[in-house]
Order: sequence, then structure tokens, then C-alpha cells
Amino acid sequence: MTAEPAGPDELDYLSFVDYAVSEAGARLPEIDADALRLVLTLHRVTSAIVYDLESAVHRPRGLSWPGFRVLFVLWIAGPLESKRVAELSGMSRAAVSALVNTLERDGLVSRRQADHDRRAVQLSLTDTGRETIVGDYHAHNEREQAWATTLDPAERAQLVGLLEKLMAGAATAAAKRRF
Amino acid sequence: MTAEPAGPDELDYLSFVDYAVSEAGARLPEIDADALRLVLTLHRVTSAIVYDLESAVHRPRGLSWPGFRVLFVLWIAGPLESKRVAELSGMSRAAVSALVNTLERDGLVSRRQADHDRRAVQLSLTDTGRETIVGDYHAHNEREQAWATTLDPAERAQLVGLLEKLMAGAATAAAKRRF
DNA sequence: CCATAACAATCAAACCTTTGATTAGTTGTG
DNA sequence: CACAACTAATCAAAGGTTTGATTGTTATGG
Repeated sequence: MTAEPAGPDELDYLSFVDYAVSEAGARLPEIDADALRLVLTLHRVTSAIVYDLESAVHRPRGLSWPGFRVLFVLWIAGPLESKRVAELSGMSRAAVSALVNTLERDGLVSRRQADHDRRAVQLSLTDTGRETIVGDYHAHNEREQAWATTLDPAERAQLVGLLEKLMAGAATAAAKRRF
Repeated sequence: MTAEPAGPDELDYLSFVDYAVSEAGARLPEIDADALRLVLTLHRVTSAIVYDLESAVHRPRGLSWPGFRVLFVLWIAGPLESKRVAELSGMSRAAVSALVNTLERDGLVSRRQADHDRRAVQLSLTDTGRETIVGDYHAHNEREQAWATTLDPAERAQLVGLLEKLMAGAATAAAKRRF
């Protein structure tokens, strides 16, 4: 009464994947249903984790998810040109520029002209920015642990390995990448 | 000369993960570096795939990634109340409402009042919407295949299994979820 | 040495997202 | 039956994203 192939009325966010794979496969037999399942599952798991982290950790502390990513990159690889922040965080240069307006207004990041190239802008964390990202990242990591402990260490390593392989394949293939 | 632990100047989107894990682990020994690596890798791989699909497949055909997701849900589980679309696509009801303004303007989706509840709105694909999503999904799936073929069938199954386990753990744990 | 191409950042317009009100309709209970 | 509690959708304000144009600076080849 519950393990039946659910009809469209009993679906939820989780079971939608199975339903979509069987429906799409039945309607378009030429597609690769395994690839559909892989990408759909990957997207849903990642979205759930990001939603959890953003709403439970970052928003309550006054940061957006993109804001967190920029502060994290600056904290790890610190002071950097705007262009490098875009590369390392996976955002466009325009998005970094717009986002830094907010972070600068909030006193977390400062801009200054680079010495060697007057076109470039050097971004640094302010003292407040550094305190913010350290505290924020502690809370972030606790939540990451909560997610990660669902898997035992061997499974975690396996998952990371498979994801890295997937990513490496993309570099080889002609995937459209920002960098 | 290349496999050295890269300094901040030689980093790129891919190698940033290793650098971040070692830097964060060194600065904050109390954190769980494995969990950091897992979430960071998962997010970067997924973002790369979504960016590829959106920019190579959907935008050129006039759809945004969120627009694609809504059309896909309606195509698979078709006509649905707005609330159900939000649940199945993982968006907020407000986001669906705003997005459907665009999709309706473009003639892909139609709204009508539900019979059984005058508050509810029933969403359906128009004929154009159905043609659009079928053609679009064919192109989408070809790209999905290109990504998926990096892994052999056993690896793909393993990856999906690990992701499902991760997701199931979240339902159990107190992860903050939309649904 | 100077014109042209390349490049860094920002701007602009259009779109999507979030949270928190608001509006309208439904349901349950005394 | 009336009223309170709840629910569906939309609105509003603030923020973030994209692509493509613009502005200013640097590099290059004739």
C-alpha cells in the first residue's frame, strides 16, 4: 500500500525522481534514463543541502549564500583581485561586482585599486569581515557534519571520488564552462 | 613542479577545494575537514552541470533553468495546482507564482481556477508549452548523457545510491527543509 | 609611436528568489 | 450559524543573476 509506484497525487520532492524517470523513459524511449536520474538526484540533494545551510546558518547571521561564498574565498585565499574571486567562487565578474557593493556597504569587504594595474580592484576582508566568516564558518561546518555523518568515512571518500571523476570528465569533454 | 600544493596564485575553480580543505583545517583544527570537502565538491560539481545545461541548452532556446524545471514538472505530472508545482519542483509558492507570470506571458503555461477550491490555481502546459518541453528535454538529456558517460554504469549506480542515502539521512536528521 | 585589440570592472535591463504582508476562500468548533 | 484558525495565491521590497554595452587601462604589431 506504500511501496506501489506512486501516482502523481502522492508524489513529493523525493519520490518525484523515480516517477519522472519512469514517465520520461516511457514517453521518450530514446532518452538515457540513467543520466536523467543521476542529474536530477544530484541537483535535488545539492539544493536541499544549500537550502538548509543558507536558511539555518547564513541568513540568520545576515549573510546570503553568495555573500558567504565570496567571504569564504577571501578568507581562504585572501586578498585577491576581483577577477580571481570570480574564478575561485564560480561567479561572473559582474555578479562579484554587484555582490561586493552589498558586502562593502555592510563593512565586510574593502575595495582598493591594485598597484600593478589600474584597471584591477583588490578585494580584502575587513576585520569585521574576518570575524564574521570565522564565526559563520564554524556554524556552517557543524551543519556540514550533520549531513556528512549520514555516510560512513569510506562512503564519503567514495562519493567525493565519484564526484571528482565526474568533474574531471567535464574538463575533458566539451562542457560549457565559465572558466 | 605541478603536483606541488599550489599556492593561492595558481589556484583555479577545481584546485580551490584542496587548498580550502588544507587551509581551513590548519587554521581551525576543530572543524571536520572531510565534511567541508564533501559539501564543497558536491556544490561545485552540481553548479558546473547546471551552468552547462542552462547556458548550452536552455537559454539558447529561450528558457531559464527555473522555467525549465516548472515545465518539466508539469510535463511529467501534468496539470497540477500551483502549490503542488512548488512542492515537486522545490521552489517556494511565491517563486512559482512569479515565474508563472513569465511562462504564461510566453504562452507556455496557462492558469485557471480550480473547481474544488476557489483559492487554488490549476496550472497546465499549453500545446506550445508541451512542444517546447519535449524538444528542450531531448537536448537536455543529450547533455546529461555527455556528463554521465564519464562514469561507467556501476559507478553511476553507486553515485546515485550514495546521494539517495545522503538525502534520506536529511529527512531523518533535523535538516531545515522546505517540505 | 601609435592605432587597434584585449582586458578589468561596472552599468543597465530583465528575470528570479526570499521573507513577510495582504487578500480571499475554506474549515472546524462552540 | 458565527467566528477563529488556517490555507492558497499574490504582492512588495530587497537582493542576486545573466548578457551585453560602456568606460578606462594595458599590451601589441605595423
